[in-house]
Amino acid sequence: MAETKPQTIYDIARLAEASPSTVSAALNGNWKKRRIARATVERIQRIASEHGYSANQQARALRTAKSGLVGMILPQHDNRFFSSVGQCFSNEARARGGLPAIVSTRRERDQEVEAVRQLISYSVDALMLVGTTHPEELSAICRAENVPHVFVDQPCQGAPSVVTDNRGGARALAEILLQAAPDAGEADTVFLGGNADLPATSLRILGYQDALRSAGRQGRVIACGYRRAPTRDALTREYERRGRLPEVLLVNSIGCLEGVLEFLVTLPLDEVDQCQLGSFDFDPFGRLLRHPIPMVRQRADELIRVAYDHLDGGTWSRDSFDPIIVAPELILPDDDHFTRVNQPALPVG
Amino acid sequence: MAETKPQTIYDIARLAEASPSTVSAALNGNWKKRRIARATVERIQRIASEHGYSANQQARALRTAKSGLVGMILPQHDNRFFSSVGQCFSNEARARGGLPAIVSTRRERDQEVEAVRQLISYSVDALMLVGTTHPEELSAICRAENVPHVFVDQPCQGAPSVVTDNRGGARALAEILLQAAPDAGEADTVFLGGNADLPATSLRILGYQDALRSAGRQGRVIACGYRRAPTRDALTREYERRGRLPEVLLVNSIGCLEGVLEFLVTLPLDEVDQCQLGSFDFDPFGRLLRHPIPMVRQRADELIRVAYDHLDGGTWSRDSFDPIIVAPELILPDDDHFTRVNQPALPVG
DNA sequence: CGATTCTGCGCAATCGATGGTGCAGAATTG
DNA sequence: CAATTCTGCACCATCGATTGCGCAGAATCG
Repeated sequence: MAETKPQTIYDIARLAEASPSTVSAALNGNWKKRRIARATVERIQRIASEHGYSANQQARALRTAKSGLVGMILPQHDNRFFSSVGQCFSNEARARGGLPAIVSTRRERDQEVEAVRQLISYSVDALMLVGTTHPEELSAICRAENVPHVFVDQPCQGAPSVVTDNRGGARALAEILLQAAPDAGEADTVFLGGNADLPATSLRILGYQDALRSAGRQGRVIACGYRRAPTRDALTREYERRGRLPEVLLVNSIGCLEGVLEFLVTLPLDEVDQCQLGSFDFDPFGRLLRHPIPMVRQRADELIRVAYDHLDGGTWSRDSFDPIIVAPELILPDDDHFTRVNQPALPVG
Repeated sequence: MAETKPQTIYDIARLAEASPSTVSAALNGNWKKRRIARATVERIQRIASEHGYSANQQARALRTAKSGLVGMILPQHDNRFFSSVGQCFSNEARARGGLPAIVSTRRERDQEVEAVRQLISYSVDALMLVGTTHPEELSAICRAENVPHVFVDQPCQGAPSVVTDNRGGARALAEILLQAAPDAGEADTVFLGGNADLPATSLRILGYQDALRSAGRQGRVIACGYRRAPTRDALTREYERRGRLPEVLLVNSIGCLEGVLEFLVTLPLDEVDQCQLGSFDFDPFGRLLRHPIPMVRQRADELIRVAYDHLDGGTWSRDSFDPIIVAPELILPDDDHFTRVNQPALPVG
């Protein structure tokens, strides 16, 4: 027990009076092919477990070119959606005996490239690339090194991708809001937040427009980025210019929602009450507002599950690389599983 | 460019007309000791970078017993505090050229033990253990394998730990709330949430009591666990029993705060207005409530920075293992910037 | 000019696990 | 009983990078 230091296959071999190759075969399951006697196998396994032996993964990886490491590139950990993605990835990776290595790269190209290179230098068995800004470049690196990979949340030309149904989700959310404000005109119907150059936002805008069109109505788009403060300021300017809030306000992304609420709390309650608010992205606090708001929640679990199946199903080397689409959840205030008493009073507003 | 497949030190050696050992020396900086001519070094480096060579980390790790991997055990990714810890860890690890491997273990003993073993089998250079439930057991494993490690957010006997000043933070928060409700009696002064058996909660309770004592007042504690629904129910029962809300309510942890708000939104506004609410743990939505509430934010960045310094400063093998205490921030509703709690570090235990 | 000291670099062993190959001895067959 | 087939296992090369050691040839010294 004191000399637990040198725990190699050779130590076990000596203790079990067998050769290293026999020990190796006994411990990794292919002793059948190598015709090792069952008694020998059991003796070796017993000794190995008594001594808490576990194989040096570096050596194994060097020999077999399979490391057991699975890499993920993520914009950031500290974000509700991405942290949830990280959680699901960690679960899946470990369920399959792998070791997750998650690297956050802040949506910066250089960091993304460096992280991919670093992960590859560790011989990762596969790579999952979430919300990256330069998918094609990263995919080229992976392809050159022959590393299986899949993109999540952001599609990539010529590589497998799994993304949320941004368009469908936005459309469903917009329909809810439009129904609640049947008389809102174009000027009073607003999609707020996000970056229209990125696929996610542009698809959500399309979904919003789908809903408008099928209701025979019109609306506006203010794509002011993903950050809190600029969104707050954009809404403030809008309010000051028109003297009132929009009647329909579809907020794109959780950071933007915070910005919107920051402004709304400065207004009289009855003005806020006139505004049909919805959010594409989920935060539990959304249910705690004066009027709980409808939210679209991306299904991190499904995204990762599908992406992973894709990797070890080998589907990743198909002919066509059309993105796989995962439907998000629409979370409505009234299918809340907690029954609310009386008319809601409000922490917010 | 097409044949980027076999990128080993031998390939580079052939291209540079040198031997593998020379290439190795040239690329990892110790060519000075090995008396390699500067011209040779430059030729090798040029060729290596032209071909995008980077060393196989498994092979290097096998030889040197240093992997560059740094492991972290975390209860979960999808939590504001822990995801922030993960983010800081990832930043620090990569700044030092390491590869972060973060494993979430759901506060379950078996998962914690297995994860530590798994990480060790990858020859991690160091291990950071955050919010674990069985620190002593994990520390014993690390010690047996001679792996440097440090605990964060949860102290461990006989191992280095870095923790938030829970007592000081809770005291500062309680003082704010008590001042705002100078006449609240014992029955109307409540600390709600958490698990009194765990060090974090019990220290926060002590801090709350410190504040009470120095104000010559009394209060109660309801430690109903860390989860949302039980907290909501506990507050509901309290309200029904006494016919009103407490005048001072210090909520312990972010999940509990959600539970509290879930109940508060069912009450008339004026009742809610009577209650001085504060939260130990930060959520940006806390600033967006009808009355923005004071919150204590643990400084994930500091915790990790100190823990990391500890690891590579070698401080981790000192004589005494008193936890290192990091002061949290007190975030007040009326501040735009954050106030630092400046309490003397109190002994943990 | 022979002896010593540098310079510059290559040889080969090593880290630990794996798997192709082959060799004894036992069991079976003709 | 000799020939063949099976069993059970050990030997050894290998993965790629590192490093102790040592060997040529050039430079310097006496």
